[in-house]
Amino acid sequence: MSRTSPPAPEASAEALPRQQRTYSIGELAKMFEVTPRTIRFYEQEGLLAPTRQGQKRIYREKDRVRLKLTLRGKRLGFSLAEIREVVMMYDAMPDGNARQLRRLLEILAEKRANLERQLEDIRLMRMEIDDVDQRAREVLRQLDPDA
Amino acid sequence: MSRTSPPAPEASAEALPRQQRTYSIGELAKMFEVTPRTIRFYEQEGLLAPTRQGQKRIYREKDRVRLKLTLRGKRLGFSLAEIREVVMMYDAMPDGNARQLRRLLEILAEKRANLERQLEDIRLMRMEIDDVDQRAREVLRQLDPDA
DNA sequence: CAAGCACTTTACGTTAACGTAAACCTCGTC
DNA sequence: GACGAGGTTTACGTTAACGTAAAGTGCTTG
Repeated sequence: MSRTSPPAPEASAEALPRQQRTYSIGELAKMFEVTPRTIRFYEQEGLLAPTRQGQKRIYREKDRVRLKLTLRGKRLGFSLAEIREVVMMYDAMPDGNARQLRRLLEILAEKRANLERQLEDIRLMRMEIDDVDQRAREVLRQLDPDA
Repeated sequence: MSRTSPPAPEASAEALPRQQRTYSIGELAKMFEVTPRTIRFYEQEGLLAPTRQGQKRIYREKDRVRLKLTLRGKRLGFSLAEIREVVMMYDAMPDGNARQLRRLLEILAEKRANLERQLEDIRLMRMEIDDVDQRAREVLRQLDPDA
């Protein structure tokens, strides 16, 4: 268990370059405020592919990023299937044939269009919320002028 | 069935002030590209409350707007329960007591915060999509320089 | 070595948001 | 008066995305 020069901060602790760091399922779960079950489920759905150390799952930086992207997608209302579609094609990119790549570009365009519509939806919903907010405050002022 | 002066464009057709227009469930369904079942379901969940003409549901402008807001909420990933929460309080506003109104303001603040996070999510996801898009195009150029 | 974590697999349960099917009205029209 | 187009209720089915429970593995710690 001896290397050569540096104090050898082997596996457990502090300031690893983050590219070599690994995570347990529990760590990731806390980190993103989800349950281990959720993470295993995402693996089962083909969104994550951690390696194993014996029986235990070992997550690398890549897996962490994937999980982050997945959860972000979820917050935006995408289904796991949609998310997988992009993520898998992304991985298949380097050796992807032209058809696959064009298909990927199509999907990306779709997603982008989707996002644009969501932006518009958010804009409108914001206005309505502001409106309701205004009215509510006014009614409150009437009821309770000293506040 | 006779009135007095104007040609009496009674119920069916063209240029009603839109405030008096009514819609059948089928009309609304096509208008928003959902099924009647969905609309009935939303009613059952307390999001719509059309009047009846005999047995048939009659939707007014107000109902149309509600449906629109509901679907917009859905596109943004809100649950029907969340949507109902806001919509119902909005309706209860005029005669709402102060507690209700403050509660409404709280909920609105939550929703707004939610929207802000979504905006950030969209921003990030856009960047990633753009990135993937770039890479895909590059790989394509390598493969197929004459396109 | 027992006890306690953190992890594993397997499997059945649950909730939201509709889909789908059956069986029944009620018009205008051929 | 049969019929087709729309509407209705009732009820069971389906899918996604996990939750929950049971039973086992492996380490390290008093």
